[in-house]
Amino acid sequence: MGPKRQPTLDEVAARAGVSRSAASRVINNARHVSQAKRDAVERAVAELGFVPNPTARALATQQVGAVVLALSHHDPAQFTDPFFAQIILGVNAELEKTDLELLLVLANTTQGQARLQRILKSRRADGVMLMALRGDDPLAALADQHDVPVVFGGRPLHGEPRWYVDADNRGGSRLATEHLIGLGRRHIAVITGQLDTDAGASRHRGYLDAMAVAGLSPSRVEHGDFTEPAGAAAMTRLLAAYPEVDGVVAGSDAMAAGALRALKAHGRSVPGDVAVVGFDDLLTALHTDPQLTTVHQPVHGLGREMAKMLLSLIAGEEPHPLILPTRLVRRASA
Amino acid sequence: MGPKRQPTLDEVAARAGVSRSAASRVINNARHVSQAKRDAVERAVAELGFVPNPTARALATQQVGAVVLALSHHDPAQFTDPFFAQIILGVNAELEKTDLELLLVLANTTQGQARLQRILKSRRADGVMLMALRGDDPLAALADQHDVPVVFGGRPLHGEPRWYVDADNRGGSRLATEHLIGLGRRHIAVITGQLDTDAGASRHRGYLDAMAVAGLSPSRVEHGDFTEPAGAAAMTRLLAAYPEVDGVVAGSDAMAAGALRALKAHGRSVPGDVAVVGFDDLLTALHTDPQLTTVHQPVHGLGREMAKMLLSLIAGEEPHPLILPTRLVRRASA
DNA sequence: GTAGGGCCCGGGAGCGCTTCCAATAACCCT
DNA sequence: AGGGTTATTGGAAGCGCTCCCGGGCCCTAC
Repeated sequence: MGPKRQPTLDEVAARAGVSRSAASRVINNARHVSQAKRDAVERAVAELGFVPNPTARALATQQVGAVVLALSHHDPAQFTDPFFAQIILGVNAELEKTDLELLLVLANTTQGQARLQRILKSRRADGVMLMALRGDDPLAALADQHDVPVVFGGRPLHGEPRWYVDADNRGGSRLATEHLIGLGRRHIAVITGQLDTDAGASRHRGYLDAMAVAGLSPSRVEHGDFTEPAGAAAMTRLLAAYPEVDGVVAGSDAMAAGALRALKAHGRSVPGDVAVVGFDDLLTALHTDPQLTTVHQPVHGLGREMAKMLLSLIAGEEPHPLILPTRLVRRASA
Repeated sequence: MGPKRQPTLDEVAARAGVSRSAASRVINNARHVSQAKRDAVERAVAELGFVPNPTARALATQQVGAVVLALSHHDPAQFTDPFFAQIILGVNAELEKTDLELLLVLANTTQGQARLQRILKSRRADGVMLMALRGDDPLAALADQHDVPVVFGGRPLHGEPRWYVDADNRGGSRLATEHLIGLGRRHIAVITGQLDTDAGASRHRGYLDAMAVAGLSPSRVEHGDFTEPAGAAAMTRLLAAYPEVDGVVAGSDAMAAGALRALKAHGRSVPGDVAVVGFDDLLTALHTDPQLTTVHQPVHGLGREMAKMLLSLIAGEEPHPLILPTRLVRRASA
């Protein structure tokens, strides 16, 4: 540990021979300061190594200078998904342009949710980004209860929040399914994520859309939870219950990877016997064998747009909800 | 958005018919308050839904109520590694017991580093956990420059910080290598992480230790950067330069997974032709084919211990550096 | 020549909380 | 009963910053 106390604005003012108000003005480069004083203050700041105390500033301005990113995942294993890392990266990228700090809240436990509530009530942050709600999430009501802007990442299952950023899950999943159909597959099954999740439900719906349009019966559905093991388990069940399956659309890359693993274990070739397509297009989609054909969603962009939207809300603007496009990325698995 | 201003302590005091000092005392459940007043205040708090303003409190007590976790990774892809997620999870688990908030700082860019500096200078946090330094990291000197406790996760390459938590990288890697030797392998190569990283260098050294003890020549070394693609590339180079290779110790699970992929692409069987062992024992080690024999390091525990150490520093104690044990987990790849 | 109007400037009142302190009140012991 | 503790209590002084305001000053326009 090093030096002692940081200098205060008063000390800067004293050294520069001006009033504290004047010093404050040059710090915030406001008007009504002569060039002479401005220089004097700036010199003093440099000499003293002054950095304004954010706490004091926050108290005076009623602006904290921090926003929270709250992640509400189901369980630790899920948090481990690179998806969240990408979101964080995206949010951070946007925040780096400002001087807002990022408060991370893992709101999956009751503990965490209480913490988030407390943060909002006590105005410990200027805004909140809320990601990945479970369907029944009590957090969903949060936006209305406090005088703090809240941006949702993905939509809660019920009710449409005032501000959110989402990916076109339904459209993307439809694209994926249509691709399999175009490949001549006729026994196409789906492995869903949690259906009490908007992403899970919407992707499932996209699959149904495409099947209906093609006049195919939505052959078979197995449920997972977006994770690799769940994908493998679902695929195994699928193989047993519906051996003629020749196409699988999975609700996430991780589940698709699991499906690939199960298929290999059962001696089915991909895409020869069964074509599979994932959803997300995370880096891991490149590391499977064969490489995954998947629906790309701009995860990093999702994070960025959430941050942007929150920033504009904080600035007092009135942004519109945003749905980011998804697109099919053709690789080897389908 | 909902209700207006939060009530202040003065309003609580007024409603309870006591002085602000008294109210403050019961909020912080300090002594010297009669039971009667205590009850009155508590009732008022409940009725008004009062939550103390952390900013004001911070200003008065000179304690921010937040700590930062700074991650200094090389590039975005690296941050995506579940390793970091586990660290965050561990840190969070420990922090949940307190009412400290978690500030996340991605300190890989110059931007991020400057931000971290600013946070320290302006005392925007009560402590810092600093993770994953590159060897030359300017952040390493941070601990001495500010009057804020700093705990390192992993050691910087040069100099030993006063407080750190690390895993027994060298010992673990030695274990891994010895395992291959015990299996009868004699042409054992190593795929290292960045050597300008303590983890990278130490794991390399552990390999050299074991080889030396066994009287084997450290046949071949290829360098990677801890990521999957780097592992695949290194393995490919290895195969070309050293075709008789029959064992590989990789500096991370991700690189081991990459190696597996490359081996398969070149038609080598695992562990038949080549046995490979990873390092980390993240969930992904279970999802490779074959499942990865690897060195387990308690990543979640690493996060927890960092947080614990920081907490105890903040409490004014004098904790000791900590090196967490690693152990070999035998699975299918070796 | 003087009434405005702009620009500078410093004083001072907060922001919402903690905490020191001096003043009272309650209690103990011999 | 009296001296000495020990508990309460509210007043008031900050913590370090922002920002409103009123007072000077100088310049322009009539």
